[in-house]
Amino acid sequence: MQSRRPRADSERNRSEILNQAEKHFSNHGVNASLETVARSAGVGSATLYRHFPTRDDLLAELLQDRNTRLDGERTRIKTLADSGAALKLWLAALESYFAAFDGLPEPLRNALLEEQNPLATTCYGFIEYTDEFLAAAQRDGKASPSVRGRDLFLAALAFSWVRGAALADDSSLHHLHGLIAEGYTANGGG
Amino acid sequence: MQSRRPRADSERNRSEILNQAEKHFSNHGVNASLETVARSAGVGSATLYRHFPTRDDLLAELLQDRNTRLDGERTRIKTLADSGAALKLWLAALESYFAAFDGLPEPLRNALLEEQNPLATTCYGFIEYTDEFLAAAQRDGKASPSVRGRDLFLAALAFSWVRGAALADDSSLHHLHGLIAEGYTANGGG
Amino acid sequence: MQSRRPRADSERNRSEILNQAEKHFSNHGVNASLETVARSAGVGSATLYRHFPTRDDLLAELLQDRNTRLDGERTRIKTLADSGAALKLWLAALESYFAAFDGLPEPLRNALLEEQNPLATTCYGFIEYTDEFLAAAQRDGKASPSVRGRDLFLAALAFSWVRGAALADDSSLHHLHGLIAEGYTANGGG
Amino acid sequence: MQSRRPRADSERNRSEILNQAEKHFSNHGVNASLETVARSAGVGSATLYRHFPTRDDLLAELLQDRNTRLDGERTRIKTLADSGAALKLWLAALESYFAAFDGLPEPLRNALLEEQNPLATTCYGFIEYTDEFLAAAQRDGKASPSVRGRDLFLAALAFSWVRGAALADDSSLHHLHGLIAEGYTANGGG
DNA sequence: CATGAATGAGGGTTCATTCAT
DNA sequence: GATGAATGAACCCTCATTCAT
Repeated sequence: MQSRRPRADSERNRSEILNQAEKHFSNHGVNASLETVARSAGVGSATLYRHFPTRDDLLAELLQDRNTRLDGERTRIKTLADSGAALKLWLAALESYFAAFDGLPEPLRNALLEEQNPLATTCYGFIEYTDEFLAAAQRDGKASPSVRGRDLFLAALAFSWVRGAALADDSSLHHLHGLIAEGYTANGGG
Repeated sequence: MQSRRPRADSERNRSEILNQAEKHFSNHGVNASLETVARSAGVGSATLYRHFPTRDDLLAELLQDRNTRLDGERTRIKTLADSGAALKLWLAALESYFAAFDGLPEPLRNALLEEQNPLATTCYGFIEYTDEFLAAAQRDGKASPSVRGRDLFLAALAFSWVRGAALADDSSLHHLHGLIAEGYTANGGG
Repeated sequence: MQSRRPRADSERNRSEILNQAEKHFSNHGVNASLETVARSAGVGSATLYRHFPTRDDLLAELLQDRNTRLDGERTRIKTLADSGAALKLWLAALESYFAAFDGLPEPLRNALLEEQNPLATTCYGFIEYTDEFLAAAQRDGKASPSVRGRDLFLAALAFSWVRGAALADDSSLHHLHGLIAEGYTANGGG
Repeated sequence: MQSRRPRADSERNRSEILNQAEKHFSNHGVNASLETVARSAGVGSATLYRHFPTRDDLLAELLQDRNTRLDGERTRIKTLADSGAALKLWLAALESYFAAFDGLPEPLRNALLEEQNPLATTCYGFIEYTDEFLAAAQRDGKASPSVRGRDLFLAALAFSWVRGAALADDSSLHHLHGLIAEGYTANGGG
């Protein structure tokens, strides 16, 4: 009975925090000041902290919508006949997901180190999906059998991270994608 | 014409700062507290500041020794007859350079964004060297002609960065290296 | 609607900061080290900073009590029949206010340059009051009609400032007071 | 014999320091950074320090030229028949001297506290001169006999100090001058 | 005698996290 | 539960003065 009333307040605060976090993270990257987020949401810092004990909790929540969207995309990609193209599209979708906020690759990478990290399950899910696409491609001879989903996932994450560099302009990214797709020795003799 | 003397005092402090920085950066990564470094070197923070106005200045200095060593290695690798193997070895050397301190890839990546960054020239030098090894390999048909040195450099940097993740154990790194070397589609059909 | 509670913690710290600031400013002038103030109040510098972002904010707060006292005195002086004597007493009261801390005239003078300075309104209030006393004296022919409140205020401030000099012993101050006093009464009766 | 050679260097340094100090003090007031002065003079900070152990020593040297000029003016003023006008002109000359650098009144005031201060003798000289002008005016009934030179000097200094304030615009200064002027002439004829 | 560097203290500021209410 | 403030560490920076050479 008691737990009914405060919900309204709490929910309002929570969603306002999320709104502001989305805005600040978009504008200043994932390391935006949480205190500023709290202030612009009109709540105390401790309130933010109660809702989201760690920055990653907040981040995980912010990514929920994107997770859903990515999942939709995944479903669409799965319908493709060409498993090689599907894998490529999936990896591209992953990278565009990683680009949601400046600096996002960092906490995602770190999440893999901590069992309890709220972002970890998300990452593991992605790896699984990558494995599925990869397996299909391998079945069709579109991917080398020695490659693993986690490798492609990490490569995508790493390339997303490196995009921050000046040199990593679109052309660089394009080349990097080419690298993992075809390797640098591939057509060497051709 | 200026005083040639190395000002023993200054040199002593400078090298003690470097000693301590080396230690702290090794133990706690490149983001170790500079104040702690100064304290353990027995100097005030202002002294550290005078010698190394920014963390990257300090870092650049710390890397000097390693630069020299890497250069030695580069010379040795250059003597190899197999240009493909040479390229591979050079990339491996680069990665082991990037692993000098936890978190080193981050400032190196950022340095590419800032003209004035003391780490930038180092990076550009590495890219040039990579280009040299790559060119040789391409001449010998050991590398695809579409690949550029900067791409391989960035890939190496990115993979060094991702090594921080639990999943990126040696086996993962090994696979990632395989990826850029041969690509995931390379022998897929083979 | 907001939390009415004075947050005992905060109040305690705040008042302890004020206590210590009062002490240190009294002993070492208005430029006493704020860090020392914080330390002797048993709080971190960040806490002091939160309460009083600038030295002038702290100063303004310290002067509040004195403002109140000065206001009481003003009320008493206002009851005097002799408007000339009243003006003289008010100016004396002002000067003794300015002598609260060594170096106080400096920030007060500077405050007049900055709109946002927390000490500015205090000063402007004083000028207004001076105008009131002056107007009365002028009505009674006890002060020259060409004189303005701000002039007397600035003269009082300037003389308080100069008191810091060795030569400005009581006899000097006495003479300086005579200077402006005789000055503004000069044509008063004419 | 030995003391002949180094003079050239020393003198060059000294005069370059003075040049730069003049510039910096003019632009940023008497509290301009001495280190910056030294740097722009192309000498080490210790060299500046050797030539001018304290800021006031440097200041005193910078004021030498102005002292000479002021003395010339004094001589001219002395030729005036009207001793009252002469006193007024002398005080005006003093104030324009005090305005040489932003913040100059402060060290001048402080100099009166310290026997050894290099600015002290200058100040005492000014007081003496003021006394001379004042005595003449008093003899001619143009100034009250109770006023002393030091008082007028301190008043001029104080008003120069207060000019820094926004309120102390030209009109204010004019009024302040009126204050003391009318003040010391008030009973002049009595 | 000149020098560049060291020094030590302070200033202002930011922030993630934890307490007291 | 929500809050505002406290905390403590760190950072970057500046300066006047003194030391080692």
